[in-house]
Amino acid sequence: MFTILSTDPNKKPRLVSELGGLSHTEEFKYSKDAEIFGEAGPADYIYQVIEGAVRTHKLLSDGRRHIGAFHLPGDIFGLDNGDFHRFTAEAIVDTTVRLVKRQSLERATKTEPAMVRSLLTMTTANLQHVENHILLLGRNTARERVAAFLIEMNGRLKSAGVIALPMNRRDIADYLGLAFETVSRMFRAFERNGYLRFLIDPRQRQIVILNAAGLTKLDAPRKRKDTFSVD
Amino acid sequence: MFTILSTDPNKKPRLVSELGGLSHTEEFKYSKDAEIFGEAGPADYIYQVIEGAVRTHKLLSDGRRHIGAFHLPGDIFGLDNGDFHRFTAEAIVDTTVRLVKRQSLERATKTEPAMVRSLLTMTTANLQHVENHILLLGRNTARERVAAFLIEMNGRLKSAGVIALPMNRRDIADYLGLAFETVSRMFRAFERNGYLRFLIDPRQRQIVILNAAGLTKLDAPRKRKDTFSVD
DNA sequence: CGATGACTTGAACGCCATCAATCGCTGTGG
DNA sequence: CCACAGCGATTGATGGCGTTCAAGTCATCG
Repeated sequence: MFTILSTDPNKKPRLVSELGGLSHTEEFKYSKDAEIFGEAGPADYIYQVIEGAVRTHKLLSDGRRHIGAFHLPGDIFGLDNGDFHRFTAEAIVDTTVRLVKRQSLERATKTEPAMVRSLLTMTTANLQHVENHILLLGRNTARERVAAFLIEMNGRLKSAGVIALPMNRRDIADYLGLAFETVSRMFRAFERNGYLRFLIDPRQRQIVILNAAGLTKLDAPRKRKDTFSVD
Repeated sequence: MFTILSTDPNKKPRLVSELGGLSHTEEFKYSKDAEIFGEAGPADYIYQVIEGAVRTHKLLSDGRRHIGAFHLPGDIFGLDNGDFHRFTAEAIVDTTVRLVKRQSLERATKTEPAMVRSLLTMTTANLQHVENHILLLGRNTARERVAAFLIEMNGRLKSAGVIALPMNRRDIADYLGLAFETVSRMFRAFERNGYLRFLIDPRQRQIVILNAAGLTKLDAPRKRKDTFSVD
């Protein structure tokens, strides 16, 4: 289904296992909202989230922001196959990352040609995520986008039946190309229509999906108004 | 600038030169609107446009269509790094392509490790095109999108100062995530405002850009209404 | 020469952005 | 300990932009 935005995590090479055997790996901690690397900065390292969450974004000339991806524990980011990063990366919450010098990767490709293939596999996975995302941004309504987001997150960070979102409404909005008020409205509409409920949480970031099948159907394009009402 | 959608053609490996030395290359002709390969079909070949133009698209479940890219002479397409194509490819006009068996590429990577790197380079180029396109679809107005499209095409297929578009308004609309009527309206608005003019052509596909700098500025996000009027 | 396809243009509606107000919680300082 | 500022989220009101529906033109083709 085109709306499943997350890439199968089992297909992602783990930094240690598949790229592993590398000497120069270190861990580092970033506090909430700290910048990990900047757009157009030198791409000296690639990263893997150990704990926490990371957003990668681009700023447009008028101040609008596009978030390209959210990176959760296990995810690899900062792989640009060039000398410069194409996104800025920031910690959404206090976050621990593992990092590997790109130079040592480059060196490793000399002795281990399979390494290049791993890079190709990861880049292809990125490409597929972006290709799926483009369908969302190009053609879908606000409701479809938010439904797709919830389905993605339900797959990626559901734990004990609960989605604990690390990011705020604005981050979600900038990921989906919407106003943050619209994201808020859609969340509440889903709640009123019985698709989800919020746990006790002042910031409304703990979500239980009650009707995943219904959300998946909403995500798919609609012809009629269905039985869904925003009011 | 993020709005330049085209990848620098000089950075693309040419199928013959960089991937070359391969025995199993053939040429093939497709007539207008013929399918070259189908989404989810086996990815047995990769392709290079010799003459003509190709569009790659995905169909959504309700019949809406997303065009991911237009491929012009010299461009390589159908490179999916997997066993199946992720797009459908069709000839926009009568088109000649060169094709290479993927199997022979795979074989070549064994004797020539640099080949994998070429594939990685091409995949990264695709990724960058999609990343740029996503900014357009996620955040920009119809005017910005059409301006960006014209700038892209001005860079890719201007010849003797004239852009001869191979695709119709609907193709452009499905590439930009707009209704085809909106594309038509924007084209005419640009004409009325002196940004371009049409050559004598019943289908209005021969365009001369009169004010590329102005279009580039329009493409960039706007705060005010500027001096541009749709009426 | 009627039919078809590509494009343009008009009119009306509806979705979502924008602006604005409010609420609840957190944390900080007096 | 309490007052208050500040942030995140919600909710309402309004308007604009782009879609949708519709009609009409022109060229091409069977």
